[in-house]
Amino acid sequence: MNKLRLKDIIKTPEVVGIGNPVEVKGWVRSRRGNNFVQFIALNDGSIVTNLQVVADTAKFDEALLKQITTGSCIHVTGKLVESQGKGQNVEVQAETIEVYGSADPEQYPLQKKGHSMEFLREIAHLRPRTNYFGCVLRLRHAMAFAIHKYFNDRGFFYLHTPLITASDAEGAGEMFNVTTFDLNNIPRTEDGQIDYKQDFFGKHTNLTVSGQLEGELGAMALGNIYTFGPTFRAENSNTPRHLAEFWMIEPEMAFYDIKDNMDLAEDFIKYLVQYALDNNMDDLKFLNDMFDKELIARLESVTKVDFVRLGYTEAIDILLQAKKKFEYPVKWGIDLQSEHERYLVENHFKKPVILTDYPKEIKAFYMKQNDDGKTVRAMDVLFPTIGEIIGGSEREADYQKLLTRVHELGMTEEQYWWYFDTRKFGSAPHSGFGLGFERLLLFVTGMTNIRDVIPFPRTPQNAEF
RNA sequence: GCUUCCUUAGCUCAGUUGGUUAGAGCAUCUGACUGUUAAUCAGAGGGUCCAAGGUUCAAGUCCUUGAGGGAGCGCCA
Repeated sequence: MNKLRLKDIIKTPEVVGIGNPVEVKGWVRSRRGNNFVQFIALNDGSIVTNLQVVADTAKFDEALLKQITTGSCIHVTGKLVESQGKGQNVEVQAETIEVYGSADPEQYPLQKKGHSMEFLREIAHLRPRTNYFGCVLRLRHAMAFAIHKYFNDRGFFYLHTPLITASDAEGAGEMFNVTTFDLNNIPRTEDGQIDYKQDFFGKHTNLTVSGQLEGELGAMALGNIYTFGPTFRAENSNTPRHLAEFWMIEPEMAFYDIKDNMDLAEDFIKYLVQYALDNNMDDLKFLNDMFDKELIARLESVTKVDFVRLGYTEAIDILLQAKKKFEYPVKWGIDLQSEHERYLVENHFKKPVILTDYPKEIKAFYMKQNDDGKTVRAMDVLFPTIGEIIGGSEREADYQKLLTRVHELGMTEEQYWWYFDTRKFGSAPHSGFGLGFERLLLFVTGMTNIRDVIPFPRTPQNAEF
């Protein structure tokens, strides 16, 4: 079965053929006209462009036509014809119209005039029907597909890492507890502690904050793997760049050093942006025209420029020499603040920057230690306005160095015994990174709030829909 | 979590120094118009000014508290 969708009719009308019968179904964006002819703008989500349905008022009951309001869903049979009007090449001359579902215009919240993003967020169940969100959701799909295609074409294997975990992976942030306890009656041990032995898994468990540690286990067997799944952070973060539930892509590669890692990250992002330009130009044009006049130019430029590669120490020097007054003073050893990253990316270099070799104190325990004893082979990819889009590193492959670092941080080998086993048995140099999927989408769509690039955002105090 | 701003018609927003009956566009309803492009034109209906309390002769406007939302910062992807 091959059902035609509006995209097929609009993009390749020859498939149906001018003058031939056609059947279309979709949601009404607007109806206009006069006593003799009515024009219905129809959209089925397959493409941002509407298909114009022309209804001769003599052929239809007035009562039927009045039901065709913004938001209603209709089924039309008719003939595909060349359009007499400007603005579209083809249109459907309606023979029959069936109203699947009406939408009382006094109650239907979406109108054909502009709505604010804030208002649309409050009706997240209906906003997929807007042009804007249709574009975002099609781009979101295209990027998800392109991610799988990119890795599959390069021999990476999609590894499914667990969402429920007992490890406090890398201390990446606050975690959501997972339990089947009756919270009004939590079992306690004799000394008053929560008795997790009685819980579902027999130990304290959380929703994952990263699939990386398990990803490394896969890389130490399959060579190159990637994960792509939801990730959870219980941080009380209230910003346009944070979600409590978001999607992350985490490739992990055996025999990749930090330079290989950077090469992959840069190539990967450029591939994804190019994929959007090649496959979703209709959506990008709409977003470019309606929301962000520089969007397409910005995307094209990213595919062409070489990302700046810079050591942390050199970055500190640049910031120290900057004329700009920073709220947070700069000195070697600090974790870079937003204002510092933005200065480097938006003012100094004016293109994406990959920062490497951070002080070990501000990075995670598993990162490969440099010979200077002070820095680790971390890399952060920084993008204009959205900041850190990728964080990664070459991993510490040496068992003793890893153990020493873990002890310095007051952690124990027992917590991560399975992770340490990869360093005990057939350890190998390897690297990986995490790409925030929604942050990628912020860049690709030109949207400015991360809540507008995921269908149903989860943020502090908000889990509606 | 900290700082700050916003909340007026179904939607987007004006509303002066506190002063008569709170306005506009779109949407809705009525009418006009033979091909529109967020159609256009004429008219009509539509308000607990976020909530509670306070100051005042008088509050959409000032103050306090609360709710919801945005932005900046922190945490990070």
